[in-house]
Amino acid sequence: MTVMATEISDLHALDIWRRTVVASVRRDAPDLSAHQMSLLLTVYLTPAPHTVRGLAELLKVTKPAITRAVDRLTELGMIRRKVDENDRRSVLLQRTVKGSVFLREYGELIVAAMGGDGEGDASGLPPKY
Amino acid sequence: MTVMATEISDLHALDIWRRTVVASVRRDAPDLSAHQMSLLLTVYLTPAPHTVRGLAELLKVTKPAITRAVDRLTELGMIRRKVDENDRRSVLLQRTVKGSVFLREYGELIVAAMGGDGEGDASGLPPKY
DNA sequence: GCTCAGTGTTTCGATACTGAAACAAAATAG
DNA sequence: CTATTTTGTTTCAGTATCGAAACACTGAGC
Repeated sequence: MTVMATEISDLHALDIWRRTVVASVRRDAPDLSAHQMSLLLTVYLTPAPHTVRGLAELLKVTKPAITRAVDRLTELGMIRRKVDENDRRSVLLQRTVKGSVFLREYGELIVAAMGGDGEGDASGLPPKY
Repeated sequence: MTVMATEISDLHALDIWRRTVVASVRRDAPDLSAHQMSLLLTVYLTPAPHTVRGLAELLKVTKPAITRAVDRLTELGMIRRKVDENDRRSVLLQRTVKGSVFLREYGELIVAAMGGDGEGDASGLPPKY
């Protein structure tokens, strides 16, 4: 019983994920990799400051990988570099308006995928998240 | 009121997304792009048959892009090609054990990100968003 | 047989990403 | 004031991906 409920929940969660990602791709949103997306979300949703080294440790990837992800996200205008004035070796990663808009819309896609059709819930019950 | 509730929900959804993607990256899972992930999820969670042309239309991308995503996912063992015997021009995309395992684990990551700490706020860290 | 349309793949030229190692710049130690 | 350490970037060789166009193959019409 518990197992079955868990499996249903897993599939349900995956299907929400599918609807969100498919909607994002169809919208012609930038084709971000998991690495890039995890970096972007971390910068926007966890407390500053965010340094290259800190992110490399958090995500368990190499520093050059972070540098390149930041390069790409900077090109897309979704993130910004700023030298730390207290320690000019460090680079702080900051949010931008464009990145905020992108993530806000992404969040809306997720919420739409949770509440939208495709799921049983035609009755209008609260969208559980 | 409705607007505020929606925004909180958006951020909450995004944070679940963040925890899931970060956990996946830290696990050293394949760094799939949004295109690849949408293709994989569609094959596994929507009714067969799945053809290159059908997926290209669904995702609004070109056919070569689908071919290459299938190439990559085939290398990873997460998907399989099979010629349609009824119309040998078509290639049907099928699931594999490895892909099933990967997506099952991914679903578990999502569920863990929904129920895990950070949300229930048992830790006492400030919600800050 | 002989075309013509549909499906998926390959080629082409260009850009992006990887880890390891070397690198430059800034802070710290002595 | 010279080492040493720390931080982030760049180089290197190799691989991955992209869109557009050309390609091969199958099926259908005649």
